[in-house]
Amino acid sequence: MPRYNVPDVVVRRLPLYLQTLNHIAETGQKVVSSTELGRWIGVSSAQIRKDLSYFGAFGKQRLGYEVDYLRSELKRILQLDQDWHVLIVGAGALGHALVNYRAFEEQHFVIEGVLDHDEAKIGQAIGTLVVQPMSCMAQTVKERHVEIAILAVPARAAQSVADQLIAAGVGSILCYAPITLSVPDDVHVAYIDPVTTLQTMTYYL
Amino acid sequence: MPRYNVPDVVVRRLPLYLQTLNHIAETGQKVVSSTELGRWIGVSSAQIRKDLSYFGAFGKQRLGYEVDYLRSELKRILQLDQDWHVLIVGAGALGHALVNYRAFEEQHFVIEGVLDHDEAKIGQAIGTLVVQPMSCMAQTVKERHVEIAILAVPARAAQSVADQLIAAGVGSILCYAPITLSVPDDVHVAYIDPVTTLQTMTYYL
DNA sequence: GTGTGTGAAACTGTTCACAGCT
DNA sequence: AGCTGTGAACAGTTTCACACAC
Repeated sequence: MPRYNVPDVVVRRLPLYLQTLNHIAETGQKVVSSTELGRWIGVSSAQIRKDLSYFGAFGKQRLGYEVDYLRSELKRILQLDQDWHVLIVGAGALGHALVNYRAFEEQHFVIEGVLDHDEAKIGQAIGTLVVQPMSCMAQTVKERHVEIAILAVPARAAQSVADQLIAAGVGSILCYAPITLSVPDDVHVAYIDPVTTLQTMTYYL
Repeated sequence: MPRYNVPDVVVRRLPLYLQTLNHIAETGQKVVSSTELGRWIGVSSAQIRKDLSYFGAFGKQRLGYEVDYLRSELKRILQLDQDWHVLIVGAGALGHALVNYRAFEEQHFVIEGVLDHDEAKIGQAIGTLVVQPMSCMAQTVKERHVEIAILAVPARAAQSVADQLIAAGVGSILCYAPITLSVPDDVHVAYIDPVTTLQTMTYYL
């Protein structure tokens, strides 16, 4: 299991492979070739074989890949064979949508709390959770072993909230605000913003 | 203006440059160097200069870039100097959050309608819009000149809705469902899914 | 025969380093 | 003197093509 030199692009493709394998498994198909898997996702068969080879040899010569086996190996590689504890900051429309998004729990991302700064939102129920004040951040992160935070606050608040999260010990941040956060090297940040994405799509139109 | 051979990664960075320039403009700063801009975003100065050079020469030797001028050039390159007409499909929690997200209109993405398949949601008001049935799709796309659709429906419905959107003439789709859509070559698809993103982050934890 | 795993080749993207301009 | 714009060098990523296993 040579894990040292894996390009980031490769890691970003693994969840796609996993998703597609899950989909294929639902149809009852037991074995899949790199060519077939690639057709689903729109990548070449060589790419899939090369990507997987960074982590080991999971296929069977002349057959292809056993769907269930490759699924479990991908889950292991991505550390998805365990629960992860997530804190959502921001209880606006987006925060609501995130808390209600069933796919998190299904994929072992357990939402441990929702925080907001706004007095009017604190105490409000969202699903089985209750919106808590920002002052609960450090305690929740520690007690619930939160590794990942989802930042669903306005852009002007994002950097300050990120700083607090990092101080509280959060190692990964998924940021919905359209700004680039400044964080220490050991903190991982990913960005999701529909406007930014649309702004690249218009180039091609 | 040599527009032919621009790598996709470059186009994806341009909105980041624009965002950061907007931010810098708010502080009143008139001129910025590639080094300073790069520090904000976390890319090298050479990268910024090289990226911009695909589209022309926008800087002033010994000075740097005029913030307002580079902003307007980036907007022109990305075709953001005009309104775009967007249709949202899916009026669940996510659809609501999207319709209420002010940044779309601010950045000239005008939401022309929200559709849903669910009888219970049709007729419901979201902001200034009213949820319409799926049967309105083709008409809305044509009459409101919709170029871009945002797909905020469950994964199992996404492919079928995408097919309908493409048949109606939509050229770009922003898909929130965690599946890879199968579309003709001339249709552009981008994906946003928090679970997929989290699944790559856990690798590094 | 058929599909994996993998070095080597081809291609793409990034960084370097410096000429040129102001 | 200082910062852009850019060819050339370098690094990273993808594709090719084939040995190998069944």
